[in-house]
Amino acid sequence: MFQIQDQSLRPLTTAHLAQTMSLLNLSNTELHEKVISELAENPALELIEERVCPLCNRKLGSSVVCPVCSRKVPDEGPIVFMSPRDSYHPRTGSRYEQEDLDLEPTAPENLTAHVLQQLASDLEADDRQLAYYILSSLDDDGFLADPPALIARATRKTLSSVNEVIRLISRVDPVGLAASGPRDALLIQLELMPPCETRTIAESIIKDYFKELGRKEYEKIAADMAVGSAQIRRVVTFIQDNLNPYPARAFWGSGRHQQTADPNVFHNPDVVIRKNQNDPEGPLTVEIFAPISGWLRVNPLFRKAVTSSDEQASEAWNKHLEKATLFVKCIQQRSNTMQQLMSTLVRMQERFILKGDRHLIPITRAQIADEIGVHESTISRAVANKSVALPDGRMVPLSLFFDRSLAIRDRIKEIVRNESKPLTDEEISEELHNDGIKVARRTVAKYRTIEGILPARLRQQKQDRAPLKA
DNA sequence: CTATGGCACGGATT
DNA sequence: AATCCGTGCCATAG
Repeated sequence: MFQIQDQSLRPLTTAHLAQTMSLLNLSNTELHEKVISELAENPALELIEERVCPLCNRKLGSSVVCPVCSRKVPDEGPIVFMSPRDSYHPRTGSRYEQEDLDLEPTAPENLTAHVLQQLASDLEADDRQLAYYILSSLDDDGFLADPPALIARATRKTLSSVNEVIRLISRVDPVGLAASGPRDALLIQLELMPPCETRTIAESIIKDYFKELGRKEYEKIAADMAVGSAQIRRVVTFIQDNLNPYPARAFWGSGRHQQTADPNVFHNPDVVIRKNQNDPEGPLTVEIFAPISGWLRVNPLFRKAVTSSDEQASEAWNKHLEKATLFVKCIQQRSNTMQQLMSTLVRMQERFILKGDRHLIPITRAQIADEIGVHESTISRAVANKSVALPDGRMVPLSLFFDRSLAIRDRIKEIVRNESKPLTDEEISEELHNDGIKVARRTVAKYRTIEGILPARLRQQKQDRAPLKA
């Protein structure tokens, strides 16, 4: 099984340190570009799909001893394995076996692979093919380009089995994929949520007032549905924050923390955390995405050429060689740090990941740094600009794991949700004190605004029970 | 007069 | 050193 050679990891030079730092800061999307450009301009760098035994030419995998001819493979220098799906067990750190799916890491293919992987256990072999056909026929937004009947004819399957597969696809990770349009996608996403008042209202709005929703005609919706306009606004905010009309463009959008980022830009996650497919109660699977798949290493031929050529010519080449070596080491270091970081983080915040915002334990980057024995700025950089897809489908910034107030804000949301009459900030503060959470009134106000909850006076009475719909 | 939001300060975090 | 966060004080809206 592949492992990183620890001795090569410690930063040896200031250059190494500096580059490691700058690489850590990058999200995998950014790193992808970096790697590509580095490969382009440095002839000493090489990306290969498979390592091959130099003696018997058989595939080596990650082993250092050839499984066929049992010869020890000569030391290749720094080499790092990069896979778009680099999953490992957060407790032991040991890696899960990679499935032999072998799909290119380009965006649409990745999505297909991602979905197929989740469906693997639910599908028969030929349904699997059908799923593949459907997935590849989707348009750019991930919606069905052709009506199911057409697909059924093209694949010579029954209409009902086509519909069934579509249903399955739309309910796994990017929820709402393969829907017939944005509206359908939203409805499917809602369907997977626990039933509650908000959900019911949201459903009515999307079903019957989709046009008005797009035009932001909230007053009209409120009047038509005979629901308070404040409530409508709240539900609309909820929809915007938690649902994604274009699931293929990302996993779920999380509007809440996007005030700083451009809300129209969804990026791919750097890390995906999901429950174990076969055993939902089992350990979480953590996948740290690497930008490219394959083995990144210093080209051995190039190395040989440099040492055997004359001094004059090799001067420039040596430089390339050094840079390449450095680069590979830095990438190694980066992935090692990320792995350690996620491992500790997932272990500490397991309850948060599984049970929701309220169980987030406030931790600081410094604590983590201490735990895994690196400088705190390293953690800062590793956390910055990264996003994580959670098992419940939300996509959140990695920094959320260090949010000190998330759990409290979640409590406030619940208190407000369950209040029988609008509570003032003061009262909410007292309520929280009963639970042993001590926060000043002023702070409650701040959290309230962050969560988009209106002040007590503008909050109208909860009219529980069905939000009628004729 | 009460509930809130703005401003600013100090301590913690990065 | 720069930034973020919780809080207190004060002005203001209702």
